[in-house]
Amino acid sequence: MILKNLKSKGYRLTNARKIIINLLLIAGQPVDVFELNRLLIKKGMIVNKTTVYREINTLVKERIVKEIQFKDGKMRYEIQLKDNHHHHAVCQMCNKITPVVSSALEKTVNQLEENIIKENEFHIIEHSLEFIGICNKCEPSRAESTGLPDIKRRNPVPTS
Amino acid sequence: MILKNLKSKGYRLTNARKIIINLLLIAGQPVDVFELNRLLIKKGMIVNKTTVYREINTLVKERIVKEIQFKDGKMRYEIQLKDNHHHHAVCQMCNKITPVVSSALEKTVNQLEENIIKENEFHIIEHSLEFIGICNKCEPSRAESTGLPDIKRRNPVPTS
DNA sequence: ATTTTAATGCAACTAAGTTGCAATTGCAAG
DNA sequence: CTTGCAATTGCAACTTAGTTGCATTAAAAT
Ligand SMILES: [Mn+2]
Ligand SMILES: [Mn+2]
Ligand SMILES: [Zn+2]
Ligand SMILES: [Zn+2]
Repeated sequence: MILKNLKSKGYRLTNARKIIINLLLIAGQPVDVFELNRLLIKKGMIVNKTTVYREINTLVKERIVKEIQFKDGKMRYEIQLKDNHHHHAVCQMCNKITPVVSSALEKTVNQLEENIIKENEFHIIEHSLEFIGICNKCEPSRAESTGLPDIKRRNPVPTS
Repeated sequence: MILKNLKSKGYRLTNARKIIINLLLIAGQPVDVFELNRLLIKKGMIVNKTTVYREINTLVKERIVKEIQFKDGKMRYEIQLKDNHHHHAVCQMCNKITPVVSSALEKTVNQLEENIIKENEFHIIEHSLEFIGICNKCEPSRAESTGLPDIKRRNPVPTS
C-alpha cells in the first residue's frame, strides 16, 4: 500500500499526509491545491498551504502523484494507480475533466517515442496529452457566442 | 500575410506588434515572455511587459499564436504556421525544445477524438501533446544522479 | 492637419507557489 | 511509558507570472 511504501522510505505517517492521500484517492481526478484545501476543510482539518504544497511535492517525488498542467495557471495533481495511465479531456468553460483511455493511442505514442529516441537522440521519460473542448453541458451556451468560447485561463483574452 | 490579416480586422500595425510577430517567426519555437523581452531588447526595442502580454494575448485570440504549457509555471508562445501542426519534446534539465511530427500519431489522435465526441458527448477543439525527457547533451550528467533528474519546475522537488 | 480610437506605459495589484526558521510531532529505542 | 531526534508543520515574508485602471501616445482614416 501507499502508506507502507512511504513509511519504509523513512517518511512519517502524519495526519495531514494520510488525509491528503485519501482525498486524492477519493477524488480520482486531477485537483488543484485550492480544491484540495477545500476538501481538507470539509474533512474538518485545516492544513497550512505551505504544508499542502510540500506534501504534494513529496508525493510527486515518490511518483505517487502526477502533475498535470492545463492552461489556467494552476498545477493539478492526480494519484497514480497501477495500470491506470490515461489522459484527459477538459471543458474550457466549466473545467469538467473526463478521463481518456485508448490502447491504440498509447501504442502509437510508444512507437513514436522509440523513433524519437533513435532519431533525435532524446531520451523520453513521459508524455502529457490533454484534449481541450466543450462538454455537452456547456455546449448549448456556446452556440450563442462568437464561436470562440470563453476560455477559463489565467490570462483571459479580452472580449473585443 | 499575418499583418494584412490583422489590419483588415481593425488592428493597428504598431512597431511593437510588427517586431513581436517577427521575433516569433524567427524563433520558430515556443518562447516565454521573459525570453521574448530579451529578444526585443536585443533588437533595440524596449516594450513594457504589460504591452507584451497584451500583444501576445491578442495574437492568441486571433489564432496567430498558440499557447503551450510545460511544467515550469510559465506559458510559452509559438507562431502558428499553416500545415505546421506538431508537438514537442522538452528536456527536463536544459529546457531544450525539439519539434515532434508524426502523421501516424495525428491520425490515431483524430480517430480517438471522433470517438470521444461520439461516446462521451464532448466536443473537442484541440489537443496538447508534449514529451518530457532528457536531451542527448544533458544525458551524461543524468547518469551520475539518482536516476530522477533535476526537473526545471517552479515547485522543485527538494533534493532529499 | 484633424480626429478618433487602438495601443502603450506605469504603478499598483492578484494569485500561485517558495523559503527560512522556530515550534511541533511521529516514532523508534530504551 | 518516557526520552531524543529527525521529519514535519505553521507562520510570515518573499518571489514571480500575469492582470488592471487610468492617463497618455500614436496609428490611420478623413
Ligand atoms: Mn485522470
Ligand atoms: Mn514548435
Ligand atoms: Zn463544461
Ligand atoms: Zn537538455
